Amino acid sequence: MSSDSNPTRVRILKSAWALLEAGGGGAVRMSDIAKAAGVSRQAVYLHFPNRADLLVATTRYIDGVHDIDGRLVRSRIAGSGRERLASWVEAWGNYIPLVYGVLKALMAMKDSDAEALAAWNDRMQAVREGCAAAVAALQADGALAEGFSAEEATDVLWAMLSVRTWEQLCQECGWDQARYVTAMQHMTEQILVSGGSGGKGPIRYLPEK
Amino acid sequence: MSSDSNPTRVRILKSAWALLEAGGGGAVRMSDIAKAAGVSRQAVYLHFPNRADLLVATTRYIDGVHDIDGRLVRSRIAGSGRERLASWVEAWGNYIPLVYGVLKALMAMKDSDAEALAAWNDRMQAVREGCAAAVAALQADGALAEGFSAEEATDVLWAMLSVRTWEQLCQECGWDQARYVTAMQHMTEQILVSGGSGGKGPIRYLPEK
DNA sequence: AAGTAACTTTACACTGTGTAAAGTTGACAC
DNA sequence: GTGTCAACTTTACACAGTGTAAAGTTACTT
Repeated sequence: MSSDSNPTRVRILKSAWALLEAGGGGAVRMSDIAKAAGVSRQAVYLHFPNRADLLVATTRYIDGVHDIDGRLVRSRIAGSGRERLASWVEAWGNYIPLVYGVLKALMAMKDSDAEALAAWNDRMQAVREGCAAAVAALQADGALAEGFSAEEATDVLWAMLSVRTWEQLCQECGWDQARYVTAMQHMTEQILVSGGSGGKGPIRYLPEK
Repeated sequence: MSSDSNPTRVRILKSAWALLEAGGGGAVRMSDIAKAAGVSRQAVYLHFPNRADLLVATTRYIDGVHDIDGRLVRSRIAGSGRERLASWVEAWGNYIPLVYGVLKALMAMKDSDAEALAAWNDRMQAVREGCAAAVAALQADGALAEGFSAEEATDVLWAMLSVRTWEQLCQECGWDQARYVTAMQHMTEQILVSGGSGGKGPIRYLPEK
């Protein structure tokens, strides 16, 4: 698309990404991004109608750079339901830190801006679908824990894999990213797979190195 | 204290509570609260130096009305570690919806306002202590699941019981409050208690009625 | 009658988003 | 060279909400 080859537009996106990832979060203003891109504040509005749109465009830009689609598709190849759950947790869990800065800004905006809310919901709905697919794979194997309906299990997985939970463990509690992923694999298995981790299968739960 | 007997102050607090609980969240302005209390906007600033302080005072007011201290203390009486975990999950989990409106406003404020952040951290640190106490009780029984240090277990419990997780399940996914509490009791037990729920003990996990 | 506390009214500073419009610059067309 | 067009800059302003400042009102106290 022409949008990806427009140099000024790309410079703005890269600046937004850099500032947001540097920890600014909701404190990054349009003027900061403009300054970082070496462009006037008004020029930013020439390319993006508003802040919410710029944030969304930034996540899409980052997605492209990291080949997110590829990652997620690969996470769906796994054979058994358990393997698929583990690979989904890993794929999404490792994606979060890549876009956390932008998502944080979007989260902060979403309860005062309708556009930001819509963008956020759209994104999170996609994540929910990944969770639902993992749960469906478990169910197809007859491995879904008793006590939860498929929908409840999806809700639980979605909540456990939420950006907020990642934020709390990795940002506030200082967890290491690798520890987060293995712990999440372990916990989601304990909760969602029938029989829990009683019989240890081929999937390794504890830190590998 | 005179602060609790000052009628205007109390009217402001009650108005703030009502508006916030009605779902306003971050969208409730100082002028809305003033209007609801039948007082000028400036009068609010006569009683509370800023919005963050008003929000904090509102949670304290609600705490007092609901005898929160009593509830939490009672949750620590339970005998075994497992019972104590379940009663802590219940006590805190059932407290969240009572103050959710105010907490939501505080959460929205905390990444742009240092005072709100400090107030939030203070509150959440208290919750963390409750989590740490429950984990310590499990550990004293030798019932803490292997694979987690006491600190990690505290982090996990704290994250699972976060306001955000409650929000996602009960607000976004439409879970019933009672279901939330029983599911959380079940999940925290599965993850934190050694042996999981393999041997079903005296604690009921599934909905009671 | 003076004083004082609690409140109102009016007004303004500040921050950040988004809109509006006129001016600059460089490339390309003919 | 002249024209024109797009991309960008500059300047200015509307708007929302928080918080500050100060003068005015009211009613109760002594």
